[in-house]
Amino acid sequence: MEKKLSRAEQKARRPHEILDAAFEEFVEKGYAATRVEDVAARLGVTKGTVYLYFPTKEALFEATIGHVSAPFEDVRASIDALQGSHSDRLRQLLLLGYDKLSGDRKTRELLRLQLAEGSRFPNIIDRHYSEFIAPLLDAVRALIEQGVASGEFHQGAAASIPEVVISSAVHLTIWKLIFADRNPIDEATFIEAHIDLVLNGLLARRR
Amino acid sequence: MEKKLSRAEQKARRPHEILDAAFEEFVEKGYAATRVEDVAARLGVTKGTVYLYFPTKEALFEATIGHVSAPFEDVRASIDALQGSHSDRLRQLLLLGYDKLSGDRKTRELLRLQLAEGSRFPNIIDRHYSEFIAPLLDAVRALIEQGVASGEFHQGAAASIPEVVISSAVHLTIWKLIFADRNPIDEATFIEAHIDLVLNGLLARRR
DNA sequence: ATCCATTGACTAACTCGTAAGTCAGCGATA
DNA sequence: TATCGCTGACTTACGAGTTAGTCAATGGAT
Repeated sequence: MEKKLSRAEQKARRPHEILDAAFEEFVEKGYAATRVEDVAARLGVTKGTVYLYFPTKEALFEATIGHVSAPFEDVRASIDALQGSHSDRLRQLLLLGYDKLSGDRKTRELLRLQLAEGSRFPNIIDRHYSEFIAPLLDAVRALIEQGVASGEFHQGAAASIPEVVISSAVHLTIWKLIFADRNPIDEATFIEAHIDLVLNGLLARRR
Repeated sequence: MEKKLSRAEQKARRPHEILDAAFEEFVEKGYAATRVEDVAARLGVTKGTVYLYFPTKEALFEATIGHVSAPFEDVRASIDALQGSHSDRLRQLLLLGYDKLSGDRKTRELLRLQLAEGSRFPNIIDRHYSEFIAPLLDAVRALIEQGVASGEFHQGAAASIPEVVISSAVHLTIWKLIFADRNPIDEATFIEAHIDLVLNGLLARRR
C-alpha cells in the first residue's frame, strides 16, 4: 500500500503516531498500568523507538495530554457567531457545549484522565481549566447576564452561577464515561429535556 | 493509650482497619500505583499481615470498594419521610442528594474510582448502578411524575428524564473531585442556584 | 543509470529497580 | 508452654530506561 513514505516523512509522522497510540493506551489502562512497550506495539515498532522521541514515560504522558487538548479558540469563534434571541443563543451554546464536551471522545476521555491522574499531574488540570473551562463558563455567564439585562431572563440565583446551567452536559459526559454502552441513554431526548428545563427555569415569569 | 485490645479484638478489627487504609491509598494513587506495603504501613504493620486477610491485591481492591459503598436503604427511608408540596419534597430530595453524593467524601471518591478503574473492574460499576443510582433516579422520577399528575409541575421533556434534574449535584461532585481546593465554589450558592433553576423549570407556567 | 559510503531510524537484548506474593520463625498472649 | 498474629527476608516477575549493533534509505561520485 502506502509503503512509499520517505524517511523524512516517516520521521515527521512518528511523534503524532506515538501520541495517538499513547492516548489510546493511557485511556484504556491509566498512566501507571500502561506499558511503553504496548504503545510502541500499536505502531509495530519497539520501545526503543518511543524513547527516541520522548525522554520518559512521564514526558510521553504530558505530551499526550497536550496533543488531545483542543484549543478553545475554535469554540470562541462559534460562540461569537451565534444569532437570535437570548434563548435561541443559549440553546445553540448548550448544543455546542454538548458537541465539544460529551460528543467528542477525546475531550470526554480527557476528563477521565483528569479525574484519574490529576492528583499526580496537577498541571494538566490547570491548563484545561484556564484554556477550556473558564472561557466556556465566561461565555455562558456573559450570555445569561445579557439576557437578564434585556429582561428576557429573570434575575435569580441561577443567573449568577453559570455552572448549574451546563451541568447536564457534564452529567451526560460522565454517564457516557462510566456506562460506555452498558446503560445507554437516549441522548437527543436527554439534551432536549435539559434545554427545556433550563430555558423554562431562566425565562422571566409571565404571570 | 488504648493498648488494651485483646488479641481477639485486634483480629476482629484488622479487616476494617486494612480496608480503611486501602481506601485512602487507592484513592490517592489509583489501583496500579498503590503498593500493598504502603497500605500496611498505614497501620504500622507489614505487607504479610495484609495477605493474611486478603489473598491478592485485586481482592483487597474489590473488598475496599464494597466497604465504602453505603447501602441505599438509609436514603430510601429518608426519601419516604419527605413532607410538603411536591416542590418542597423535590427541594429536600435534591438537598439529600447533595448530602449523599457531593457531600460525602467516600461516595465522591468512589465515583472517581469508578471512572478511573471501572473498565478493569466492571462489577463495581454494575453494583453501584443497581444499588445507588437506579433507586435514586427512580425516587426522583416518581416524585416528578406525581407533581405532574397533580398539576404542580408542567408536562415536558424535563419531566421524563430525571437525570437532568439532578445533574448539578453530579457536576458539583466532579468539580470537587477535580479542583479539590484549587478553584473552590461557594457550595451553598451553587445548590441554591440549582434548586432555583430546577423548580422554576418544572413549575407549571402561570400565564 | 549504477555503485557504494554514510547516515540515522530502529531493534534486541541488556541492566536495574520495584512490587506482588510466600513462608519459616519469632515473641507476646492466654 | 502452646498458640497464633505477625514479621522480614526471600523469590519471582515485570517494566522503565539504555545501548551496541543493524540495515535500508539516501545522495554524491563515477
